[in-house]
Amino acid sequence: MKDINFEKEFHSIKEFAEFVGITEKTLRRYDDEDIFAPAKRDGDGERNKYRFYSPIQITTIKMIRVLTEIGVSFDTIRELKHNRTPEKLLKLLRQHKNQIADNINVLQEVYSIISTYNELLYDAISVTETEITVTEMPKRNIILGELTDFNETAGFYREFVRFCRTNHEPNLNMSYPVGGYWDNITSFFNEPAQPARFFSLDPNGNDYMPAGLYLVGYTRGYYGQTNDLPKRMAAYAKNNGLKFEGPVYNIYLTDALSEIDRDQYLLQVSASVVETRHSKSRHPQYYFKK
Amino acid sequence: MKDINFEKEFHSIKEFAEFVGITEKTLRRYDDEDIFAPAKRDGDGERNKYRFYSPIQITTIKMIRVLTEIGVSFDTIRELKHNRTPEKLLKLLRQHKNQIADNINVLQEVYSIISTYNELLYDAISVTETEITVTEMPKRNIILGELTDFNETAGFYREFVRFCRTNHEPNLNMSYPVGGYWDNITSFFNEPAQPARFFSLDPNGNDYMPAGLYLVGYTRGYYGQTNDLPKRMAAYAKNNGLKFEGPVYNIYLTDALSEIDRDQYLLQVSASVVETRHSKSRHPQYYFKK
DNA sequence: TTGCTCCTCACGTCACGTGAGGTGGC
DNA sequence: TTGCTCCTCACGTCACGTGAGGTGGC
Repeated sequence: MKDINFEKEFHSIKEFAEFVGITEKTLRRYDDEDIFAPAKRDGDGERNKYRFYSPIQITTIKMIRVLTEIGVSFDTIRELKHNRTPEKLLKLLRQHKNQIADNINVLQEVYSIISTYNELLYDAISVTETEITVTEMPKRNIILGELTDFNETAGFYREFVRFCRTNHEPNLNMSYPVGGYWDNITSFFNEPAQPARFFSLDPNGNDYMPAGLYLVGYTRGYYGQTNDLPKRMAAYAKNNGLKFEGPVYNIYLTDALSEIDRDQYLLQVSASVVETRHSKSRHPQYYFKK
Repeated sequence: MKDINFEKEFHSIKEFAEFVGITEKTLRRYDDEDIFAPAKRDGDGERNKYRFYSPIQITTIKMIRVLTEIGVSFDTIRELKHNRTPEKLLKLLRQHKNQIADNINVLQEVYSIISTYNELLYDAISVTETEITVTEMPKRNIILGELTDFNETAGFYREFVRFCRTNHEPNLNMSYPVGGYWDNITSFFNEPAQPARFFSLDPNGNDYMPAGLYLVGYTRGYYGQTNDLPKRMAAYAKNNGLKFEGPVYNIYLTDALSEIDRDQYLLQVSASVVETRHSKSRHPQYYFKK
């Protein structure tokens, strides 16, 4: 980076571009598009019609960049330039102030969605699938749907769509992962493909997975397929003096998003358990995650 | 909005588009671009090759929307789709998580810039130009530049550019408005076009305009032009038993940004004052803002 | 036949970026 | 002449949107 010549009152396009952090191309386009012209321009035949910018123009170009950054069109900026008054600029800024606040909220929501998927995917990568674990889990906010009604005519999707379409408080944001909920382990063992409710892992939800001890198991397969997981969970609980008590949640850690083979989707089942008085000494696999 | 037919396992493109909040056009393009295909498609000659989507696809399309929203290209999404693994999706999400955090910060900065200009413009609109007022002002954070050095060869711009180029803590964000600073009223009266320092109205600054009583006056003209403002300020102070004590700040409430006629740029000068023991009863124009 | 949904295909838009080929003044 | 900066002009790109004209099945 060469030192700027402080004696000059004007900057070449290259100097000014570097000064304000904009490409030369963009400055030329702004000139062509009649939204920001150089302070001075060489005449015809003279030094190839060079553009010269004044340092004082930095305020204007910076505001134009703020405006373009928040999505104000060239047309609007051009109109403003030709007809500018403090009132007009104030009105434009006020309008977009609210819009920026909205954008910030959207980005924060996207950040939260990505964080949620990050956790799921991290689990999916770290899991030893055949292992059953017992974990002390913190309270986790969710949105819990209404009771499902799988009668003879109702396919799985009818109830899933009903969950998606029902009004929830807060509004269901389907960008968060959705899972199945059962009131107790017996319902899950009986109908592992028909949750009593659906739930969304939305951290803004007013319902929650209660904190406590959960028995967590995994299996792979297409939606609704549980293989020998119920058997393995039951055996593990019996061998380790644990009693199923409370709800069961399942969630697909991988599905069409990250797994090509649909028979390899990774299902995680978390069942609430309590230790019985007659608990044996702790099994080696029995541990507490932080 | 028609009720969806819950008996169907598939949705038409129109239903699905409305279901997930995306236009039909966009869904077709995603299909054409090979980044998201319908679950089922009519054969040739049969119902015009209609596309049908499954409710379960909502998870995937929602994630694709999250990805496009954070600026992931179609190429990247296509690559992910053809070669997807939990690791790859996790990596992509992690990369963009930081980027989103950066975007949020940028937007918050833009919001702050707009708020600052809003205040200035609001003042500019409400001002009675010939009126001098006395105002109790709160402390206001700014970035204060080094001492200027206007020797015989140095034009105004040389010192202005030096202010812009000097490293400040925090970094000078030229999107905030810049004004002039004088240590006392005498310096301002003597050299109203040559501030002792420049300052930026950056609320992240570590320096500040001290809280206290300020005499505030306005005048119109091109940069450096103060007209009779010094005289009016001096007269007002004398008549109202006020003594100038402390720094003077000037700032252009309107300039090339919002004013077409450069001889009408609106200059605001705020000079720190104290009441003297011999203050007369308060002048009608003498009041406290909020 | 009429109306309906959905289809393809070509073209427009917006705010950029790229890259070829040329000019004036040291 | 050489090298330098800057010039114009035509075209590419990306993720959309629009709108004309057509088809299958009620």
